[in-house]
This record gives sequence, structure tokens and C-alpha cells, in this order.
Amino acid sequence: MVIHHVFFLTTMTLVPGVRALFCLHRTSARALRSLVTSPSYLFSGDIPRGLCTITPDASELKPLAGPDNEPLLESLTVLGVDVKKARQRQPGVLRKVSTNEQGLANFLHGKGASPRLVGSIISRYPRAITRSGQHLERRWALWRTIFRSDNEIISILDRSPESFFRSSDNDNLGMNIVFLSSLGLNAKDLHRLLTTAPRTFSNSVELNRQMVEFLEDVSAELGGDDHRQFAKAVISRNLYILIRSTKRVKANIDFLRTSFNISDSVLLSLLQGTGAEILDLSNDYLRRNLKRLQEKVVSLGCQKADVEKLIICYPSVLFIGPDTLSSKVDCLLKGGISMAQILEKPKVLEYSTQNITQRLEELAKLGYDFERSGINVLDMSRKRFDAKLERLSRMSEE
DNA sequence: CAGACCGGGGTCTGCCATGGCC
DNA sequence: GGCCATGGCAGACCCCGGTCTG
Repeated sequence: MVIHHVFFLTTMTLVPGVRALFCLHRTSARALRSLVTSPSYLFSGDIPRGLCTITPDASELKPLAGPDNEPLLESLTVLGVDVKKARQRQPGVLRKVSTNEQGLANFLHGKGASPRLVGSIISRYPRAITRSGQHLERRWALWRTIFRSDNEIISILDRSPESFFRSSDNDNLGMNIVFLSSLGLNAKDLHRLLTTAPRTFSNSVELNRQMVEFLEDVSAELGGDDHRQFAKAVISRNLYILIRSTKRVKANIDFLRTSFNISDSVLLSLLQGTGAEILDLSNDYLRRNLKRLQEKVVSLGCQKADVEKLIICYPSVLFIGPDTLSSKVDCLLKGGISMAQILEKPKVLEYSTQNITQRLEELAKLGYDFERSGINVLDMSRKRFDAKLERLSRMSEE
């Protein structure tokens, strides 16, 4: 109610940073600004009294500690909440005397959530019931500046209630949208970012800014020329980067820098390209993967230098767990492919072991000669592979 | 045309720790 | 002294198709 009318504003005084965002979603910067700056009240006056669970007893004066609020528990049970789970998660919420579970349920129903989902959301993130109607309206409207429909938001809530409800700071959310837009991330990038890593938008703007500045520093240190562009590239290549700690990302970059003999410029392009995703790994995991990868490759008669070449050409190999990697390589070798061929075309490692196994079997039936025809046939979409298989079998019939 | 090269796209939470505030 | 907000962590790939080229 409070929020809806602002979307009918047609004044287009666009702030440059959010231009792309609003071009797509046909709203205005003023709308966002009003969402960002309007005061947030703890409890909205328009919630019918009956929808709040109020227990007017002595505990209202000393709400801290004490036993659960029994009427609240009943109310939650009716909503299908797993109270045991909720208590385990956030016990304090169950002792609160003033909550908005009914308002929340009505709100979510109105957005298309099923009763089952409402119960599940509260079970997994009980603090959601402390958010006021106004808070919910405003937060939803802010999310809707990025998402195209209520349904998209509902599916995120189903996935991760915490991402939506953890922060009570709507101004911060609005500032995040403005900040991320100002980096030059367009509407599509923001949509992918909020879909994939919704937590990013609950981070404090300050935390996000720190990561961006850190990435810009990395670019500067490695002799890049457009630091902002580098940060943007890393983010759009690795949508999880903003929910990692700078400590982790820094440790990984330092590790890559000291482990290999590669120039700064090569590292720079690696990090903003296919290597961006390996920054996610925990430092120990990255070390372990590299170590096991080296062991594996060396045990098959190759040099350590080959490993380095492999990683530069296909950094994602470090993302593959040691056991998965090992079984993929073994599977390829067993199918008659040489290690040299794998090192030459490491992209085949990207497909699942199951996929590889299946393709090898089908090709073996047709007597496919990898030595003569190479292994590119394994690096194809399903559709293309099937077409290829069809051609091969036609040829062998003739 | 078939093959090779190359880049893009989907996807990810649920829990614990801690500092600050009421 | 408890609750809230927020930072941080573990976990551990796969697939598709546009377009150039011979």
C-alpha cells in the first residue's frame, strides 16, 4: 500500500549508476530513492491488532530470557511451523511478546506463497516473524526493482529464507543496489547476482565496497589498466565473490602467485577470466587440489611444468575435487586416450564422469579411433554429440 | 558441411561466531 | 545479559551453442 504508488511515478530523473536498472524495469530513480530513504517503522500501524501475538502479562515488562511465549507457539503451529527446528535456530524469537507471524503469513500468501512454504520459511528463519508489514512491503519492492515477478522472489525465499530476512536494514539494501549498479553492472548482471548469490544484497554496503576495492587493488598491483573494469569482470565471472571474505580471496591469489611462475599480466587475465571461480575455494582446498593434481599428473609420467601449462590453459581444473578428477582421468585413460591428449584438450575434464563414460562406451561400439580422430568429440553438447554419433554409425553401415 | 575454437550460463545454503546495543 | 545483525565458513562442476575455418 505504502510502496505501490511510487511505481506509477513517471518522472525519469535517472541517476547514471542506476540507469540500466531502471531502463529495464520501467521505474524511476525517485522511486528507488523513496524506498531507500523513507523511514522504517518497527511496526506498522495498519496491521490489525488481532494479527499480532501480544501477551499482556508481567513478562512484558521483563521480556529478556524467560519461557517461550505459549500463544505464539500455538500460532506458529497453526501456520505449519516446525517449532522444534525454529527453537533450535533462534530461541529468542519464541520468547518475544510482540511478533508479526500472521501479518507475515498474509503478506507471503498475497505474493503467491503456499501455506506449506510459509511454514517452512518461518521454521528455517524464525526472525522473519519480527519484520513489520511496512518493512516487508518495502523490502519486497526493492527486490522487485531487480526481479521481474513475485514468483522469482518466492522461489528464492523457498531456497533461502535467510537471504531475504536476515537484515532489517532496507536502506542498506537500497544502497547496495545503487552501489552495484554504479560499478557498471547492468540489469541482467544484477538479476543474475541476486538470483545466484542473494546474500550479496544483505551484506553491508561497506563489506561489498571493501571487496570491490580489494579487487581494484589487485588489478593495480598486477599492472592492470582499468581497475574498475577488472573488479566488474571478476564479479560477473564469479557471482559468489562478494559473499567470500577478502581474506580468503587474497590468500588464494597470493597462493596462485607464489605457486606458479606466471607473469602478472597472465595472472590478471586468468583471474578475470576462467580462473575467477577458483577464488571461491577455501585456501586449504585449493592447496590440496593442486597437490593432488600434481601427484596424479606426475604419477602418469608427466612433468610439473605440464601441470602449470594445464592450469594456465584451464584453471577450472583446480576446482575439481581430487577424487572426481582422478576418476575422470582414469576413465579417459581406460577408454584409450593418452595423458598427452588430455593435457592438450583439458576441457574434456569439464564433463561429468558419467557423461564421459557413456560417450566412451558409445564411441567404442563404433570403433572410434581417438589417436587418429582426436578427442574433441567428447567436448560437445549432447545434441551435437548425438548428431555426430548418427553420422558415424551411418558411415560404418556403408 | 563438419569440425574446431571459444566464451557464456546455470548454480548455493545453513549453520556458527561475535561484537554491539538495548 | 541476551538478542540482533552481520561476517565467515564448509561443501567441491557441468553443459551449451555461436561462429569461424577448411
